[in-house]
Amino acid sequence: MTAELSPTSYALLGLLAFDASTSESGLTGYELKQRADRTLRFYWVSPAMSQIYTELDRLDGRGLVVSTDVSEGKRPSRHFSITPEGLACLRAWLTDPDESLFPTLKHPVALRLLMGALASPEDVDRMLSQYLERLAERKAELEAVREMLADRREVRFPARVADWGLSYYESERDIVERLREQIAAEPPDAT
Amino acid sequence: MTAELSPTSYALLGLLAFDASTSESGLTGYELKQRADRTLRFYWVSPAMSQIYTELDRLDGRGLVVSTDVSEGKRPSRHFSITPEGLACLRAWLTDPDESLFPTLKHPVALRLLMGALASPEDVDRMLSQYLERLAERKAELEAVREMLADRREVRFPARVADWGLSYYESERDIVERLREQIAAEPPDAT
DNA sequence: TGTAGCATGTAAGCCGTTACATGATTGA
DNA sequence: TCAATCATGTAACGGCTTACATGCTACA
Repeated sequence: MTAELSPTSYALLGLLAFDASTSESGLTGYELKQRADRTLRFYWVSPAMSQIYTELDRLDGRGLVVSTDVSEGKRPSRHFSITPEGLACLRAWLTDPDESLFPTLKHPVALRLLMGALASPEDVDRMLSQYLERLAERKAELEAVREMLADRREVRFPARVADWGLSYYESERDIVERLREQIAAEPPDAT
Repeated sequence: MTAELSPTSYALLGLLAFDASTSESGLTGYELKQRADRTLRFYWVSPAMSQIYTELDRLDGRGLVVSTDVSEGKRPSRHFSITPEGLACLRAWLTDPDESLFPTLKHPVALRLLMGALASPEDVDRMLSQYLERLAERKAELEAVREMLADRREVRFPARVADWGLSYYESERDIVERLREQIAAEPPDAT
């Protein structure tokens, strides 16, 4: 039970836990990747396929998931389901106060803006406007996800987290728009 | 010049570029770590000492920085300065439109809230309030950094990025506070 | 006198990515 | 029939962390 898994492992375990509460079939590695791309990606990462399989093997080895081979008529595939031990392990992690770590932000735009004095005002402005475009794209993607979550009670937590993400994108947009105006208003560098 | 460095390398190069514009002495690996802890940490990462030395060796090998050994009377140390090639390389990276990538957010609190249905409402609330505390601490740290940046023109970009960070922390606080209220208002799970 | 801070590194190992490799099934 | 999608893996490698190892210097 004291498994010391990576957050990504727990994230996958969470997807399987959610699946278990709605169906009984289990998920393939491929399906897990798709779900991760839909939700996890916005708040964590979207692991590569190869990592998902590695992670699943690890979870399997610890008895936190079980895999059943399906090959009747169809092409062979492994369907994974969470075990009672896996669920217990996930719950323990969820409620462990020590695990509540601070978010890690890797913000290439902020990093580069930090050195804005080395670039021309035009380059800086282009960078920010490009970021705003991508931000809008990302937001549209998350909005589509949010709509799929409708108002079903089983998904009220995912829906809230999606709302969180949307608010974050809006705030980021407002901040960057203000920043652009400030930079445009400022007298150019005296070099 | 087409060096294919990691963003962390560029970040260190940026710190050295900034140092070069204000003094001439160069910085030790140790000093770079301190500066990274002060600023970079909020928007990128704070690399471990060992990584800083590794990164510096790499930059040195490519001629993007030069190191001078200082050992007169004092304990021996290596002082690093950015070279003209290093500065050109940094500028090229800064203005390269392809490099403008989207931020990566690893948000353990959002990740866990996604599975909030598996925990008790009390555990969820505790997690969020703990997050708010840490958020306030982090914000206070960044405020201290912001004050050090005063209104000097040489640091106007770092100051703006610090303001960005502060706005982000405020927005995050508002969102999480609203979230807590919503969860508290909601009827408990019917399990 | 001793401890905190300055200063530099090596080694092991994890997490995660990209590239590579394979092959079945569905549908246009 | 051919391309897209489903499906599963291995190998190599990069980035970053932790742990380990060393030793000087300022100052209380």
